Amino acid sequence: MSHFPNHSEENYLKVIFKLQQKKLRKLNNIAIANALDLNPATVLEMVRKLVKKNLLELKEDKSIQLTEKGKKKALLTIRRHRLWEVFLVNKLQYKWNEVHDLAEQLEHIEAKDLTDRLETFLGHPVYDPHGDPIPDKNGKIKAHETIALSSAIKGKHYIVKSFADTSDVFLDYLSQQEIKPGLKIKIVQLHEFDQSLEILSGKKQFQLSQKVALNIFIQPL
Amino acid sequence: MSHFPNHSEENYLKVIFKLQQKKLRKLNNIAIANALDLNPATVLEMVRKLVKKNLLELKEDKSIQLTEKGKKKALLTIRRHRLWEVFLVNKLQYKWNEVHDLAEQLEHIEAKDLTDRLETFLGHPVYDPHGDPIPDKNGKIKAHETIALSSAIKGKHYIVKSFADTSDVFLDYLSQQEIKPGLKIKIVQLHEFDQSLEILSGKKQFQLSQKVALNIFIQPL
DNA sequence: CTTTTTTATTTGGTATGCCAAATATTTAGA
DNA sequence: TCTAAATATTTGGCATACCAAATAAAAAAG
Ligand SMILES: [Mn+2]
Ligand SMILES: [Mn+2]
Ligand SMILES: [Mn+2]
Ligand SMILES: [Mn+2]
Repeated sequence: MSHFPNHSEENYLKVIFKLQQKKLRKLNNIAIANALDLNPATVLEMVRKLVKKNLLELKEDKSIQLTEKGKKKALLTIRRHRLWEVFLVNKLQYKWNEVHDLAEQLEHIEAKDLTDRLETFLGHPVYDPHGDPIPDKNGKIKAHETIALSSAIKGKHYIVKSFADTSDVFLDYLSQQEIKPGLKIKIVQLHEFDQSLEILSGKKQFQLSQKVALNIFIQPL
Repeated sequence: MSHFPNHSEENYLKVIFKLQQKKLRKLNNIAIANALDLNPATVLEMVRKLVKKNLLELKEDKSIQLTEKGKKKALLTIRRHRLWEVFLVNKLQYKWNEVHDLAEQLEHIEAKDLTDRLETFLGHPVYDPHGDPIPDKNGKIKAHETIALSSAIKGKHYIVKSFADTSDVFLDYLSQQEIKPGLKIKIVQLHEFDQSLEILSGKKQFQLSQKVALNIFIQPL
């Protein structure tokens, strides 16, 4: 008997929540399999199990959806993940681009009260170190009014809020470029040819590819 | 592929370490099976695997022993367990008798640096909330010079240091009686008939059975 | 030393979560 | 509409970590 039924299940729910957010027309097994790096046959089995547990449902067009119960569970896992990330950065002095994998482990630890105590200890943070909002204890999350940097307007000023891609490679890249939540930027130039942008932050000017710009969320200043 | 090879293995090593400490003549499968609440056949399989991994060895008389490598691994797991317990009590305000099960989960989380950062954050604690010494980052543990309360002498003063039994039932009992590490006591009376003791702490006097006294470690004051 | 009891070991099974390959089935392109 | 490509499903397997029951071996008791 594997001791951790939570673990796998919670990872599926979380990834399905994140894929749903992206409003793909139809969420299928293959998308989930890619996101979790699993075989579609494996995903099919688990989806069936989660449907039986009333955490997922299949719509008329056979796309996969979270039920209310499933959505709540996903959000509570995301809550744990983000609170642990705050802990790791604010208390243990990890860098914001180092904490994701560790939080992937910590998020599955279950104990009465743990998450709420952690939240209190951390001083009820609203955002995690990557700029993402932390769901409250009921699983309510603040919708976050940001736009992609790729749709920014030349000459305007913005503040970096968060990021679409949470992979190590991307976060390491951002860290190298010293791009992080809270950074104030000005759009200097838009290059139509490759959709790259030139950006000014303080005295430092740099160029970002379209691919990068699509994964950075900003707000007008 | 189960994601957590650590988990089970570390639990075996830890329990074997603790059983070894008790210097039973010969550590066998059944003792381990009882301690972990598993079937002896299961234990046998795992012991073989751990022998193959050079974490355990079988002595001439077939008793089970940790190798140096296994002992170190056990001690590092105990280190993580006890540091997390300190965190839960000192930072998250759990009571000292509530944290063991949670620490059982947290102790298996592996990440470069996590334990040492946690230790630094907690201010390099030497004892956990139950009075047990915390091994250092090399797995060195301070031998802790205590005696069992059951061998205390009438009229003398002692300080409660730690406990042999770490079960919830026992810790809950201690908590109800307000017995915890650091408590100063005087032995008022020893009852020869049932080996129970009468004890004075401040103005409060109470009686403890032999079974309880065997599980409380003290030092002379 | 023989019998009984305890301990160790073997054997055949279970559940979870995973995979690859074969075979539907669906969807979309021509 | 027909067909090719994409997707879903089935099937048979694997690894880990468990168990129960049968048998073998060792230890203790008499
Ligand atoms: Mn993260
Ligand atoms: Mn994050
Ligand atoms: Mn403990
Ligand atoms: Mn402890």
